[in-house]
Amino acid sequence: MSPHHCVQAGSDMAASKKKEPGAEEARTRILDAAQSLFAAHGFNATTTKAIAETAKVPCGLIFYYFPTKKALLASILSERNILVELRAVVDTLHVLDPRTALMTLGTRYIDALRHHKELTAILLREFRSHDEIATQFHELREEHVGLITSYLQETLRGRHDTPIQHIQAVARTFLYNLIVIGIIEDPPEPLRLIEETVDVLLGGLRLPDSAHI
Amino acid sequence: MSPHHCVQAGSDMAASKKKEPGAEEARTRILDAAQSLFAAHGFNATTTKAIAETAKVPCGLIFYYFPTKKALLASILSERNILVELRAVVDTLHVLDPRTALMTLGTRYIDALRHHKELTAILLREFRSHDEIATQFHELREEHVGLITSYLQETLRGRHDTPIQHIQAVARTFLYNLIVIGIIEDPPEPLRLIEETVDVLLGGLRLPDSAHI
DNA sequence: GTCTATATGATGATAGAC
DNA sequence: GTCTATCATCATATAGAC
Repeated sequence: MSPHHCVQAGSDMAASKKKEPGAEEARTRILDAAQSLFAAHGFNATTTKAIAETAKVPCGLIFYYFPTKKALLASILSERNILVELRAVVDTLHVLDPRTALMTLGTRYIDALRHHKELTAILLREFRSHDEIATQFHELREEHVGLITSYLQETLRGRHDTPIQHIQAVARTFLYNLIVIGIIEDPPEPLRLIEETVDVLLGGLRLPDSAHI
Repeated sequence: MSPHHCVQAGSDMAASKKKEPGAEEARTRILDAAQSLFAAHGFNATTTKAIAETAKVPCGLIFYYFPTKKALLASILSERNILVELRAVVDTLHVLDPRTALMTLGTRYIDALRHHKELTAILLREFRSHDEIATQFHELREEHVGLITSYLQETLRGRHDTPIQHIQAVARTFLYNLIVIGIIEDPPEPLRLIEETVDVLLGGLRLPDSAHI
């Protein structure tokens, strides 16, 4: 019985026809709804009608604010950029001892990833079909391996003789782990996961020398 | 000018109307085409018409072999299972010294992931919308962390005193890194990446004791 | 089993009233 | 800026000839 033309689940409460459905602007609600639905079901599986219903706006309004559905996706990715927050994670960090440094980095990264959970889901889902997204991903990886490496170097300055290539490998191993931990829907105890990972990165398997080749 | 009804880009070469377009069975070509297109553009963005054209079959034939488009996806996932090959990676492995063991594990995992590149792409793309896929992913993670942990324990038997929880953390760190390395489109030198990761897992940051807290 | 033409419904986008 | 009704197109799926 649901009509196949555009309708709105608007409240029947009063005669007030216009405005007011939520405190936020209509445009913001559209972006929120689209972000949530794109993350959950993917870009193509999400209809503009569903976005309109979730945002509690008439479906015509979407195309007043955004020329096309694809432009709506582009606006989400550009206006709600996770890269900015991820960069801030490293930039605002003081120089600490290695363990505290890695723990702080790890928890902040995971926090940022989980704070932008929907964005991450969209990036992961669409990076094979949208070249711009694939490029973003690649740059993010390169950049943050570099950032973590530089930071670890500062942290270790003058206290060790580990070659930079190895430090970079530690940074990469760390970042890749954080990515997977961040991707997993419900890591039961992210803090414990990060702690154990940091232990591995600091000490490795802790073999006696005889066990090495 | 392209007709909007179902057509086939079939060869005009002869009067032979039926059969023969390729050596393989039509059903197999449909599965191949769907797998490739689902991986590249996603499930919803791929039309059955596109699948038919790529497979060089009339579009009606798809629904002779598969009741629905979703059933086609399910057939791909069940008939071309990457889990079997991944399990074999660990099962057929001899007990070796830790470094050789991790290197062999790593290269075989990456080989398996790259051999099933399209399947991996599909799993990654759709695991948030299809519950069965999400479950597969979760089980794969749990199972293989367990497999690697057990294997490392055998490898280390009697030669060390590392607690099992730490071994498990090493196994998890290893697997998560392999997953990301496997996901990345074109890792320039996968072997070097694996080598460096193994070095990190075996020795960590190699700090002097004074650098620990 | 293979192929063609078509039904049925949904989808992105628009026109135009308010 | 907000809302409604509608269009043109395209997608999955079917019917039925060969």
